[in-house]
Amino acid sequence: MSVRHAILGLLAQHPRPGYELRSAFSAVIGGDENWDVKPAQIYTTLDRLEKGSLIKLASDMGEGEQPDRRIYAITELGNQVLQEWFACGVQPTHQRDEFFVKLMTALVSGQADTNRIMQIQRVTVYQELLNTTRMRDRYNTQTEMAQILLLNKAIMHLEADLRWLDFAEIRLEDVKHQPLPQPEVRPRGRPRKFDAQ
Amino acid sequence: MSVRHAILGLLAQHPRPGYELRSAFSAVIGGDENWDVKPAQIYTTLDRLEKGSLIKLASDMGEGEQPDRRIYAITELGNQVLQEWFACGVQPTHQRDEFFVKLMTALVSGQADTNRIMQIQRVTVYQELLNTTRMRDRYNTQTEMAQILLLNKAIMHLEADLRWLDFAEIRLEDVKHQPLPQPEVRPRGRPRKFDAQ
DNA sequence: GGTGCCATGTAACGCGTTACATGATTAT
DNA sequence: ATAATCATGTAACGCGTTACATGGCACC
Repeated sequence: MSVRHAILGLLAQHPRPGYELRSAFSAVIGGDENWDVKPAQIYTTLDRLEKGSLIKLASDMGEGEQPDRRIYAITELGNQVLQEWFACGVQPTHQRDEFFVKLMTALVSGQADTNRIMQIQRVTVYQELLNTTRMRDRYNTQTEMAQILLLNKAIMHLEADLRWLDFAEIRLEDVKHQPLPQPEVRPRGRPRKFDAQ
Repeated sequence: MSVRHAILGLLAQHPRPGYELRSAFSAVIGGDENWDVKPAQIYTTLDRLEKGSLIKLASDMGEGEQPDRRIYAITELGNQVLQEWFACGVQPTHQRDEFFVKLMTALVSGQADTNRIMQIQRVTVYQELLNTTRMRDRYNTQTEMAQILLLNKAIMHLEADLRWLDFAEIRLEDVKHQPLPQPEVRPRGRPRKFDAQ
């Protein structure tokens, strides 16, 4: 969702070949470690962008460039799309929370101890919080603030996860004592007008 | 990533057809509105699970069931995988933060005003926070605690986003004054042993 | 010349989405 | 009979991943 537009932005600077896009993305956004972009994603995304006429092959490769590198440039349409991206906010995606699904699935299936699951998750999140904090503290405030920003965002979300685990642990008993919602199962065909049960 | 295992959990209760899986998932996890699972995802996931022998078609459809509904049941292997899922923690995925990418892309491409982007995002997040809070407060503490748990998690993350925006706004000036990391561009072929620049 | 290493891809898959097809059953 | 409406799918695509292929160039 974001690589697509990042590529447009980098090509808006100047035309580049695929590999340079990869390293530029890493340099600007990932810092080489905590966010790596696979080459395959770059190339497939380039293909899709080209198919949509957001970018095009720049055949005007300057003095003695290798002809086997495909150098891409942004098009007018691509610039337009890029500007639209900048102009609108990123909708916070009520993200698929895998842990919540696991918790609920354990509850309804009765196949696992929810308290144990909570405990395991707490340890996992706490460990990740430690790792991320350590990683952040290795960066240089004077020259790598971008990386610090990114890691701080991750840290704040991990802290939120921990606080939520506390909250959920208290309320989980309530959930257990509530009736399980029964899935509404409807017969085939057009539904009856009057819901005579 | 999570639908797959949720289906296993639901089939561990008892065999079901695809549509019932969909409604059961919504009833247990989504509450009909804030997380809807598309039918297509259920069916394609069922196909993949069957190909992996985690589930199988239950041909023993009881008294007078329609024969055109494919009723699935979990296999021994499926149960094993489900238990493994329960036993390990969900690794918090240093998730692809689209807003961070947008911010950095705007910086390096010089095509947009970062302060404006920050402001737009703040409004977007704040709006979403209001919506989610209102939605949470419509649920009944006594009978729908699961939904409240889910929405509270979203709320806590949105609050973290807002706090991060405050933090980032202060430090963004630092980032602007730091040198842009230049993407390392390497020539083709085997790298030179001594980095004579 | 041969080997190793890397730039530059291609192929195939998993997960999720939207759009569309089919058939059963009830309302009119 | 015809239309409406839902259950139950199929097809195709976008994004991301891992695994593998190819060919240029430095090194021995």
